[in-house]
Amino acid sequence: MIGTPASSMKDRIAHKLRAAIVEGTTKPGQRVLDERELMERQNVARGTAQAALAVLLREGLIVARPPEGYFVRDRRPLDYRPQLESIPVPRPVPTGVAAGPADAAAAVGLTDATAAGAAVSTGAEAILEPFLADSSAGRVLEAKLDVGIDRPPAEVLERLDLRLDEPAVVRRRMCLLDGEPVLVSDTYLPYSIAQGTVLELDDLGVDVNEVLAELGHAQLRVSDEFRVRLSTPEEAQRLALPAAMPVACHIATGYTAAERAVRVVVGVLPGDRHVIRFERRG
Amino acid sequence: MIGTPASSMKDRIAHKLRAAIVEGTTKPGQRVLDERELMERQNVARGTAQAALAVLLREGLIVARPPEGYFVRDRRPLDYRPQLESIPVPRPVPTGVAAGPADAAAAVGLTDATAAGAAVSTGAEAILEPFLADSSAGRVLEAKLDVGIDRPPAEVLERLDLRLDEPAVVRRRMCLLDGEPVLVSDTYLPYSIAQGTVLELDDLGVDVNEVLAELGHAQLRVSDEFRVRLSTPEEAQRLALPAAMPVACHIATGYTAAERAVRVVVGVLPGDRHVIRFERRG
DNA sequence: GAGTGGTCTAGACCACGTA
DNA sequence: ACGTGGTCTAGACCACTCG
Repeated sequence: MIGTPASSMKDRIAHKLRAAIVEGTTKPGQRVLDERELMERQNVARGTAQAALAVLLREGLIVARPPEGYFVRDRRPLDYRPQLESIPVPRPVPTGVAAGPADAAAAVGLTDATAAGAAVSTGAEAILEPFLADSSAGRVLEAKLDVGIDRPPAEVLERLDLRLDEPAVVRRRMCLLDGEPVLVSDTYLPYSIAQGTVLELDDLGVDVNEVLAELGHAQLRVSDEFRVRLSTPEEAQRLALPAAMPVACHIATGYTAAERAVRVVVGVLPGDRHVIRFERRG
Repeated sequence: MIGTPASSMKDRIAHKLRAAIVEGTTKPGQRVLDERELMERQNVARGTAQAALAVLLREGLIVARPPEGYFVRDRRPLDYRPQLESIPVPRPVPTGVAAGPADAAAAVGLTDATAAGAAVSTGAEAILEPFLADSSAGRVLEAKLDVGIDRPPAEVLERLDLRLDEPAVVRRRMCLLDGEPVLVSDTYLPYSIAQGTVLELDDLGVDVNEVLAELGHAQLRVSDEFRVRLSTPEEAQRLALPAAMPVACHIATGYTAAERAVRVVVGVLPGDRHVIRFERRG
């Protein structure tokens, strides 16, 4: 009509909708105009209205919930702090009575307010590693664990320095916040180390690093890598993402004093649900 | 035709194209089938073919270069290692003759092979902070700097604990690899500190942390935050991204011994061009 | 059955860079 | 001039879920 004054129609519609969301005019949980309504109100074809909504979908601002419509998403982020993971140094195993709840909460970095407000099911131990700290109270964190023996993916094989056919014990963990998946993280341990130990137990309470240290494989050094990319379809499904969304892929590799890699953790974090934090000193 | 055996037509086409790229059948720089060719070969409408290509565009696997076609992208990642930044501790300023090239290369974490192979223009100092280390040789790194006084965005204001109307000295830096932007990072310094100092100089050689230390604002602690999201249209343009792509937004805040925030760096990293690395010890 | 998002089609016009 | 991607239209059918 008027040419293209600023950008495409799709983008202008997306912009309007986005503005209403980020400014709080339409609040989390509220329904936004659906494709056919937008089509009429903005005088565009349905495909155009849908393209605009698809932008917000990918940005994680809305979810599609047919046949009810599109709804504004609650996207308060969680803190993800790998440094809070405890890496027992190779000294005699501490015999203190309880490395229990108090220590655990501290290590996870729960603030007082949060520790008080957030209900943590399946045990706080569930989220000990890789250390989710809830940054707003009143939300429910759950964790699930599935342990098995498997052939690790190539990226894990090379980091653990395993042969192609060599298996590993895999501890697959999934964290849910208010019922929605917010993190999957798979811990790979060489079969030669983990075989026959408590590491094979399907128990969220097992502190992998502690056990590794007891087995004589204490980790001195951990290397953290983060890659940022779009979620694969498989990940999108596992994480119940509304679309292919940006994720951070975290690969942590733990090395012993002899520089042997004894543990690889592969975590996938939906981008809009996390803030990754590190602290350093000069 | 056959219903929907696995997924949508668009996704199946995208899958084929993706496979050919990740397996190396079609190599970086090569042209892939264009929309009209795909349309014929796969017996779909042009919109469907385009949707499939749009998937790969968003994944960063291809670029559109009209009127020539779509081309496979070179996406070897760079290392991004915030920890390699030197944070001078508050001790007497070292008077050593040269904190020069050798040290610089070490701090940036260039491997020997890389240091030898990569041509670094505009001076190695240009990439001292926030520490890009080239992970493959033979590529050209450049950096540009633009210094000015501005009102920082809200996220920076709150971290620096500034009033709404309080200005800051902004050092806007942009790094290019082989001519393509790979990083923008803006350093904000309170005007009350930086005003009238060399920090206002439009000089890539200025070591901000060193100068801050000399001015009595040595940083003891730095907090790193990473957020993962889609690029905004402005960022996409500034970074010459082919589409709205996943980016990591890095906010580093430096604190003095008195816990005063004296420096905030906001970096935007295109996701597919970087691996973010941290090292920690037990 | 009605209404939603999800997908696809067939056709059209535009902007833009190369030739 | 031509061919490219970019965008938009108008219409269609589907799967799903709710009442």
